[in-house]
Amino acid sequence: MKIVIAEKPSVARELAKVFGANQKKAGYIEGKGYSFTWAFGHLLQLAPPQDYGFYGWKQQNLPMLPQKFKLAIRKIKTKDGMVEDPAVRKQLDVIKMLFDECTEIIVATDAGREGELIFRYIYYYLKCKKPFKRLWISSQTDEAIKGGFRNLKPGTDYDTLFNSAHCRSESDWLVGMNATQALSISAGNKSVLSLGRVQTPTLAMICSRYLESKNFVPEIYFQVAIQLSKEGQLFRAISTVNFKSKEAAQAILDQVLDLANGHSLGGHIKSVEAKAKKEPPPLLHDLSSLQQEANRKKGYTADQTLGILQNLYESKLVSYPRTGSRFIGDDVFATVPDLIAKFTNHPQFGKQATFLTTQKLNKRSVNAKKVTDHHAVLPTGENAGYLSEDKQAVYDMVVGRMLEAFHKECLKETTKIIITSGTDFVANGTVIQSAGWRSVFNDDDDEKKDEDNATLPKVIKDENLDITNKAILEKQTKPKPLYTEATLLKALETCGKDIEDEELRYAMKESGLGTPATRASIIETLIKREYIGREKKNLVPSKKGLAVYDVVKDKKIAQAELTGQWEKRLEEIRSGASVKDFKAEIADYTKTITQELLAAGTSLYNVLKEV
DNA sequence: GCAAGGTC
Repeated sequence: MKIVIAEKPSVARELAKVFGANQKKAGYIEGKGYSFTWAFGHLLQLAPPQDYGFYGWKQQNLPMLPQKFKLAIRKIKTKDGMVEDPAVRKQLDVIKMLFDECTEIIVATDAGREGELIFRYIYYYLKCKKPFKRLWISSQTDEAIKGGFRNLKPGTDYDTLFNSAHCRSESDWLVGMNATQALSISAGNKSVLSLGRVQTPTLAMICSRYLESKNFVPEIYFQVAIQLSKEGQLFRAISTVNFKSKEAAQAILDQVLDLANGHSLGGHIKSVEAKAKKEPPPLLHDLSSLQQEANRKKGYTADQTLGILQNLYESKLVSYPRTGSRFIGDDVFATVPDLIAKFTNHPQFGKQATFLTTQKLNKRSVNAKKVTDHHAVLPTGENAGYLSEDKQAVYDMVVGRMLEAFHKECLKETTKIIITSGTDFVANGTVIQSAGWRSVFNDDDDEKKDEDNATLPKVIKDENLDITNKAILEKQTKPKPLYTEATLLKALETCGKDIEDEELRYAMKESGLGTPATRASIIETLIKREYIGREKKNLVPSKKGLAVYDVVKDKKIAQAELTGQWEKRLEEIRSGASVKDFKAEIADYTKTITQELLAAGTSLYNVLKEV
């Protein structure tokens, strides 16, 4: 008997199906000489400080540097405090029973660092000695699964991957647990002041943006606007330069040759420039982009969207939600035409789905190399039936995006007209010539272009037009907006760096803060600690959050770059570098940050009393 | 009472 262990039940079921195994038992599926079982993500975690004798939160315990880390069954919160999760305990018993009676283990956890760690923690916790092989596939189609089983890798091929995962896990514990206790203790031990490699840089981003905005001094400036008429069709143009004073703007306004002051044909067309623009469809959704859209359009929090999607996934309506990929492989793409055909009767999208069934599909979102553990979020095509309002909304975002992604480019024509009347004025216009993918939701660029004319009349160079109106516009410079959950999620992907280019952003994914599966919970943690709060859609730091930020802002633990530095070292470990050096550096850093925080937190003491 | 990571 061989046992196959997957990261989650859905994958185990899929594998069993391909093998034709169908005897359902408690916690596994049996058949054809195999047993298919599963974890539920991490069943085991690094044991808490008290398991090493560090009782209470005391300065003399710090820094806590366990000689050898222990593993403990994942805990859940109950009214009696933290207790072992009974479902986890039960599943571990099943896995132990299967490990004991099997001849070989096939590791089918997700093909990545954490997937490896999930299995190894179970294997070592159960003190298992059975041989194991690794299934390494990045797509769940029958073909990919069969191919993967024909091509199982020796388990030891992934020892270095485990090493890097293990280092990540222990390092986060060392830095996070010690820094948290150190700051909490030195600030008077009144409340939990948590710190960590991911949450603290995230807090820093929110605080620094808030302070930047609060301290922003707006500058007033003036523009001159004119309205022109071409055979009765009116359009607006704005001065090409801004003016610091109202007087300067007034002087320019006075020079405008408008009708009211007896000038006809006072606007001279200096140039007309028309450009065709192609806008490719957006990529398919990954979890983060979906959370951003749901926050923007419906105001859902990242956590709510994740919950809704998980629900849709469990109802088998959408594919795996915690994905970081916005692409699908060619094998999945082959199933897309049938999938689209399932939505031809959809009340909102039916027309576009029907149209697409007759078209060659856009392949922008098809790239097997960019599919990591999981592909982009797609509907499964199962009949949805009645859904609650929020589920329907998120489901429609998934379906709608699928139709957009495989749709035609949107073709636009942008026009720029320069008009002279005393000074130069510019009028911009954009006309959609072929909506393409934009016809799915029928909404144009949300916020953009309040100064754009939707359409401009046809004018030619050196033509003269009447100026029917003129005015001075008073404007102010604006600070960068506060973070919303949508903009924060986007910023976390690139460590707070503003990168608009979609392809470039993608290349930076590896060095982002947190992972798709954890970002919602990072935001929730900061809220639970009362570091930040929600004000409408904005994430706003509290006094407490700002006080913590003030203590840590110049330290490494508050820098997003820390994750980048770790990732570089972890990748070296994965390709065979020694773990000893990295562990020593982490231990050193743990000692340093603990000392620093034990000294620094006293400044928080008084602030927290006021809070 | 703590991290970050996974998932029901």
